[in-house]
Formats: sequence, C-alpha cells, structure tokens
Amino acid sequence: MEDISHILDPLNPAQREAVTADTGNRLVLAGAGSGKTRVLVHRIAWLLQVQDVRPWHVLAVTFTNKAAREMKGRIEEMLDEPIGGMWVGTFHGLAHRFLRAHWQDAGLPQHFQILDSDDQFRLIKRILKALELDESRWPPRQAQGFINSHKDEGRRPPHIDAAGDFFLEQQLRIYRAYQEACEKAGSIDFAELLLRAHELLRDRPDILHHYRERFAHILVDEFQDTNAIQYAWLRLLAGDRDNLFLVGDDDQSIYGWRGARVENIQSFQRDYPNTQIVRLEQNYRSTSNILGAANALIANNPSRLGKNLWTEDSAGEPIRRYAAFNEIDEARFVVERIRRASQDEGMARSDCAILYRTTAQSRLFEEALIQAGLPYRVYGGQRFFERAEIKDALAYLRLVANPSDETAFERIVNLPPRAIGPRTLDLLRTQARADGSTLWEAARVAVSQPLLPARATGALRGFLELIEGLAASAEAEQELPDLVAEVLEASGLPAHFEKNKDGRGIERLENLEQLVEATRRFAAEVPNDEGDILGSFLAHAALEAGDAQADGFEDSVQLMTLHSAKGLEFPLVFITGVEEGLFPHSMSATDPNRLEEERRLCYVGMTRAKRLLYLTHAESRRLHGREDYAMPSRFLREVPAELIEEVRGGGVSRPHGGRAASGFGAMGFGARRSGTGSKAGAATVDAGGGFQLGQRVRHPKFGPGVVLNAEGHGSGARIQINFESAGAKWLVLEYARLEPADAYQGNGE
DNA sequence: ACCAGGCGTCTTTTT
DNA sequence: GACGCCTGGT
Repeated sequence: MEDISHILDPLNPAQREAVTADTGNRLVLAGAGSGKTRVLVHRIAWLLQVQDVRPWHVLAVTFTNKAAREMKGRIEEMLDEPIGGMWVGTFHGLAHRFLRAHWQDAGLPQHFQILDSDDQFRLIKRILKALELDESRWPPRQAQGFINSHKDEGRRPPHIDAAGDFFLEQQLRIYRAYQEACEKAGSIDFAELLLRAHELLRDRPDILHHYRERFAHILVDEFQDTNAIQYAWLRLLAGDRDNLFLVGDDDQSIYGWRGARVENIQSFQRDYPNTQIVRLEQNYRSTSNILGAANALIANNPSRLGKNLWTEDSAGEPIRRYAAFNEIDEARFVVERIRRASQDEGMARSDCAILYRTTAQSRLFEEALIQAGLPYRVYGGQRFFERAEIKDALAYLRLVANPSDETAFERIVNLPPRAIGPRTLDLLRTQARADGSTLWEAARVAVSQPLLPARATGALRGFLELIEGLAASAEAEQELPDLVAEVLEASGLPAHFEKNKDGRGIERLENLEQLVEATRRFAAEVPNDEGDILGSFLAHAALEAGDAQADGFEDSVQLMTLHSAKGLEFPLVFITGVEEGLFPHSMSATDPNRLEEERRLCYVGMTRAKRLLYLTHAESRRLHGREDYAMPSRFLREVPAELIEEVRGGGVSRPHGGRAASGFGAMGFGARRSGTGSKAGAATVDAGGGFQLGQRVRHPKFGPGVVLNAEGHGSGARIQINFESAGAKWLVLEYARLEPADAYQGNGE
C-alpha cells in the first residue's frame, strides 16, 4: 500500500469515516459547505489507490455535465494521472451511452436523434394541430409537462388510467400520438433516454449482468435531485451488491418542480435497511451568524431528516437587511455596496454575488452595474446550442444524418424561404400520415408525381437535392468542421441572416462561425473512434447545451438565480427581492410542499455566503408592468432578529417621490414613507377608503386578510386583499364590506 | 414574403 | 412592460 496521507489528512473524522467505509451501502447526508465533493473525490481516490479497484469498475453520477467535469478534474489532479475507463457523468449521459451501444436491443434506429425541450415543444405543437386540438384549450406546455412527468415516473401510456376523465383522456391521446411520432422519426427526448435505458436493463438480464459486473462501485452526487426513474435505475444497476455510495442533502432539494424526489432519500433507507448513514455537519464555509440564520430558517420546514450544521468559525458580521424604497433603489444599494467592497476594501469583484429568484430581476442590477462601471457576469440564460440560429444550422446537420428527423425537416424545409409554403407542407403531412411514412419520403413521392403545382414541385426537388448532396459529402469522410462549413454555406442560412435587418444579423453570423469553431474543438477532443463523428457531435450538442457566456478574463461581479447558485460560494452575497409573492414566489405560495421548497431555496442562497450576507427587499416593485406593494418575505421573519442588523441608505441618497408615489395621486394614494427604521416593511400608504396598504382587514365571507394593492377611483375603485384562507383577491371597494382588523404588526421584529 | 397589430403570458432549469 | 406568437391583410 502506498502513502495514503494525501487522501486522509485533509479530512475530519466524519469525512474520513465516509471515505474509508468498507463495502455496504452508504448514505452521506452532507450539509451545505460540509465538504461533500471532497468526500466523493477522496472516496474514489481511496477505492483506486487503497482498495486497488480498477477505474472502469467505478461509476460516478452527477447532476450536471459541469459537475462531472469538475469532479473528473479533481480526481485526476489528486491521482496525478488520467482516469481512463472510469465513468463520470450524468444519468442522461450514461443512458445515452447504453442506448448507443445497444440500439438494436432497445428497438431504436442506429442514428436516433435526441430532442431537447424546445424540439419536444415544437413537436407537441404539431401533434396538437394534427389532432385538431385547440392550443388555447390544450396548451402545449401543459401537454409537455404531462408527458414528461409521467415519463419521469416511469409511466408509458398503458400505465395511465384516464378512468373516463375527459382531460386525462385527451392528454393521454396527445402522449400516445407524440410517442408514435417520436418512434417514426427515430427521436428520443430527455426523459425517454432514461426510460428506455431502464427498460433495457430491466428486460435484458444479460445486459444488466454485464453492467453490474462492470460497475462494481456506484457513487451518486446530489442524490436528493434524482427522480423516480433514476432511482429505479440505481436499484437495478446495484442489485443486491450493496455497492451504493450516495451523497445528498434533503435541505438542498430545489428541483421538485421538475420531477426530483427528495423522498428517494427515505426510500433508500427503507429499501436498503443495511444502509449506514454518515452525517457531515461541520460547515467550513460560513460564519456562525450566517449558519445560525440559515439553520433557523430551515428549521421551519416540518418534513426534513434533521441535521444541524455547526462551525468553528467566529460569529462574524451580522446579517444585513435593507428595506429598499423600490426595485431601483434596491439595485442602487446593492451596487453601491459592491463598489465599496471592491474599490475601498480591496475585495475581488468575483467574490460578490447578486442572487435573485427570477431571471427578470437581473436587468436592473445590470443597468446599475453598467452605470457604476463595474464588470459583471450573468449566469444562466440562453445557452449556445439553444440559440435559434444554431438550432437551425443543427437541423440541417440532423437531416443530413437522418432524413426521417421530422423535427429537423419541419424546421428548415422553408428556412431560408424557398417557396415551400404551408399548402405544400400540409399536403406532405397529410400524405405522410396516410402512408405511415415520413415527411422526407412523402416529399420524394410528391416530386415524382404531378401532385403539386410545378413551382412547388421544383422548390421541393431543390430542397431534396440539397440535402442529398450534403449527405453524400458527409459520407465522403471529410473532417467534421469542413463538413459543417460546407453544410452551412449550402444551406443559405448565413446569407439569410445577413440580409435580416433587425440588427441581430451580425450576431447570428458570428454564432454560426462559432459553431464551426465548436465542431473543431469537438473533433480535436474526441478521438474519432466510432467513425460517426457527426452523430456524436449532434448528441453532444443536445446533451450538453454549452455555457451561456464564456468565462471572461475580467474580474466581474457574479449575477445568477438562486437555483444556479447551488454548489457555489462567495464571500459577499446579496439575496435580493426577499418579498412575499416574489420569494417565496406567488406560484408556490399555496402548496405547502412548494413553499418548503422555496424555503430550501432560501437556505441554499444563504449558505452560499462565507463572510457577509445581505437580504434586501423592496417596499414597492414594478412587476409585469404593475406597481405592486410587497410585504417583506416571511423568510425574513424566520431569521432570528438578533442576527440581523438593519441597514439604511448606506450613503445612497434616497429618491424623493419616485414612481411609487405617482399614479395614485388622483385618489390620494400618495406615498408617505415610514422610513426604513423600526417598522420596516409596514409601508403606510393610504389605499383609499380609509384603508392602508399592509393593513389587516376582515371580510364577512373571506375572513381576515391584508391589503396588498389598490387602483381606480370613485365607484370603480378596487382593492386587493390577500386573504389567509382564500388567497389574493381584487374586490370593488364600494361593495366589499371590509372592516379593519387588528393593526398590521410589521414583520414581527 | 412580409408586416402590423392584437393577444396572452410572464418561476426556477438541466438533461 | 416586454416579448413571442398568431393572424389577417397586402
């Protein structure tokens, strides 16, 4: 045995226990900042270097490609050698690999394509049209959600019992038609990757046996984010080998809305009673004030496994709270604090993070940062392979690779416009449906018969020949970047974008050039083993949508949603828009489970902070074009008052009047601010009719509530009340028999 | 093919 | 308020 001090020395006792555990299932409950990734990386190093496990016997599953890359990098760094043969990747990536290897056994065409969410959405829209369902009654989003959530739970149409329910019957009909269309086109959506791979393993003992032998050690990161089918997969793959090493934190489960099941943690303990649990509760990231605040907040969630994070760190600074006048004031305040930290206190700009609940909030911060001359980087947003022009170009490549790809066909058959209009397409679709053939085949038939006007026939023939010519080029074994350049040029897309005059033309051309660049990088990195490099590249584009924005050289302030902040840490963190309706978001406020998830999201946000945490909220905010008065979030109340210090202006001159005061003037809705002092949040603004915004009232039918908003005047005056039982309602002031209830108590501090 | 204007929507995001 | 999408007109 070689020297193992580099594996064990950096670990605390709990971490060491997890890393050196012998065989048997392990569940590592790893609190925020407790060294979760370190444990995984060191565990793998332990297996390889101490237990003499061969790399190809290890399977490490992560939530994102980025996490996989980082983990791989850290393992290699630690071992000081490449980890050939080890699988480190996502569930989807692994499923994809299974299906490529066993396409025949899985009943797939060899060159099946992956549909991303956007492709899927478009396909569903076409299905709805074909089924003659009205989109306003049957929203494609809803159908997409229906299909995906059932697939995530492992359910195919026969497993779903509509039981005479008209709505379910229709959704099921859409699901079936969609599935049929996918089969015909040889397309697979993300959920289908997992489902197919699961069925393959389930139904083919020989294949399952092979992978069980191969993956003698299975490690899973972010286990709380796995969905039902992924968990089923793990059980199948592990069998009774007791070789699962799962790491997760129920308090950081924030993806329930897309099928993740925190309950998998409990299920795991039930399904594998011999599981040993290791808790990592020492936090190495935050001050004890920050940690205490986060602990107190999350303690409000009734359904949690329970865990108490602690730190040896000092109390540190109190948590700062700022009640902004409005969203503009909030942005100005945050940016001013960052300016001070970076310019006066020598902090790196990249040490400062602005977090928000919704992407729409980023704009004001960006404007304020530009004004202050501070460079910044926004995470998230549209990603490279999701851009429309990139997807257009990829559609050409997809059609070249597989002419049955209906999604690709529909997308580009008339892009750039080549006189193949809706009439022609309708005919092709009808024809294809009647013959059970693909659009491509229908088009071939159509050009050989006098079905269409000569003009349309000619245009269609031109398109078919274009794609066939390119397919021939693709066959002729040329370098991928050259092929892509050729396809692009022949497609006419660059010329089409160039003459587009909405100012985005140049940007699109640049993106197309970057696509060629991306294929060059891809070709250089991927050894052209299988030969089908085009297919590999297309799969890569679908599975890994790429970064939205390249890492700049410049030291910049970090802007992102709370969701994308998971896994990161910053010395200085601002959580903004901490208001009822925004955070927790109004769409999650009614369902207790979703509310708990919002709280976990807040917990995730707070635990990102190492030294200093600001919580800001605005007393008035412009949202969806309306000016709304917002109450401070309940989350603020859930943080012990003694850990919070109220901040005022902070050198920022406060606006006078401002927009909040306007608009209501005619009704006497002038804003009389109470200041940000002791009663922050109790915006005492006359809402007319003798009621004030934020005031508690009682309605004979709806019971108690709080005045949220008011508008209009005279007999048209309406008032919005957030009722405890009935939720937010607009009432006509004249008829609403409202009476004042006990006075609003601010936020309880 | 292209444009104007109406309409509905507006949480989070990876794969 | 902004954006995308659809529709109906030219």
